[in-house]
Amino acid sequence: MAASSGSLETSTNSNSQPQQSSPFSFSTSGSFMTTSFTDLLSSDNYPGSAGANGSAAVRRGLGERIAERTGSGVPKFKSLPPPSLPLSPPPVSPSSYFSIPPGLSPAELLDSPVLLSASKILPSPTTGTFPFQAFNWKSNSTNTQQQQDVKQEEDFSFQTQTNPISTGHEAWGYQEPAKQEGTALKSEINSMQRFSPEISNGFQSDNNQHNQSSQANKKSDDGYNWRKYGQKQVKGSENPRSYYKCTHLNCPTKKKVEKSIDGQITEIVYKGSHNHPKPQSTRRSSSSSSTATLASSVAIQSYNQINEIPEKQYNSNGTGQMDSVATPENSSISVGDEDFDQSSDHKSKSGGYHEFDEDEPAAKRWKMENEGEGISAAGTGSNTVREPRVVVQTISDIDILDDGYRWRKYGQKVVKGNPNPR
DNA sequence: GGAATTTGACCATGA
DNA sequence: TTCATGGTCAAATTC
Repeated sequence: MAASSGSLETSTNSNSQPQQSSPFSFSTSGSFMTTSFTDLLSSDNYPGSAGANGSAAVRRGLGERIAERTGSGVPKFKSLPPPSLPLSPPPVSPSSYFSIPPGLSPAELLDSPVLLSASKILPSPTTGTFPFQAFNWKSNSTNTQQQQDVKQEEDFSFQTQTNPISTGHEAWGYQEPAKQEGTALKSEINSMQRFSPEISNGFQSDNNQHNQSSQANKKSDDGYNWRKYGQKQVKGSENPRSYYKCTHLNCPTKKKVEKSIDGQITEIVYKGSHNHPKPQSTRRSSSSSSTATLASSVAIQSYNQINEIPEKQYNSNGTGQMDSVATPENSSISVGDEDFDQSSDHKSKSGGYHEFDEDEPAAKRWKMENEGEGISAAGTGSNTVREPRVVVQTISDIDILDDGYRWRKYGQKVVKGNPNPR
């Protein structure tokens, strides 16, 4: 639950470098919003409780509620978001990400010992970097605000006291990037999204190369070669969506990329796994060096945990720890080509790249992916700055992803309508 | 001239 | 059954 995972960044952000402010800045500076996530949770208007209330008022957009609270106008994307844009509260609602079982209050979840503490940010085991460091969370906040931010972040973050390998403070703490510039953009990242410096690099690279020749764009900085096979304007987004296939022979990997008009990537969704090593690239290193300046933030969403992709299944190695899984995303995330080797290992462990149900129509799968993406920055900002989102659809059952983090399973449940346990 | 991209049409799926 | 939507195909276009 993105919204629950962190405080909304409410910075009014008159900053001339909105992108630098990063979607990952959880600062609450500015008048936009000073409401903590806890407040949201406790709010009667909180969509999570809307199910019971179900009133139209309750279903107002988050931006509206925020504006109501703060008295400040909520910037809207281009002022007039299309009616069809996902501005409605449900997508924004943290509840869209999390389903809190009856009898379990959000507060309990927040107090859960398995929740990862945002304060326990550790470098990526694979990259040795702090995934968020480039995002300069508090760069736009005052010290006091920073304190508050941290506090809020802790409030929302899952904390773990048993697993020293903290992971995802960002994941859980991350709040919709667009909150800052708020728009109806789909740049929001859900709670489980992960940030990868390398993917970020890829984004930046893509962005930087946006205006370059198509040839130059052939290989994105995720290390693979992609061929665009389609583009379409999707409903609810003014950004065209491009469809890419990995150019490697027989490689089933695809990705969807949404770019804003100005060429900024607002969303990337990967599908499938590469069945080949990452091509040699001489640009990656250079792109990596620019990570710190990356304006666009990227998040990796593990659908098997978030969006409940049917094909997603968890394979436990019996130790309670999930085997690493090789996915194209993972490969993209990790540093160096050795990640392909990891992928190979994963293949052997998980039984192959294509464990996901190939019988399921791809369209359906992708659609399901998007179902969890409903969060819009609706009314959370006025800027057109969009933080690219990378959605990694892992296809293995493994819970430890090669996104550089380790995931600890803390529950499993059979969800109605979904044959696979969540 | 070959390869990549664009873009309209077609198809599948779900409401 | 119809319609809306998203994904893919493939001819046309561009590089």
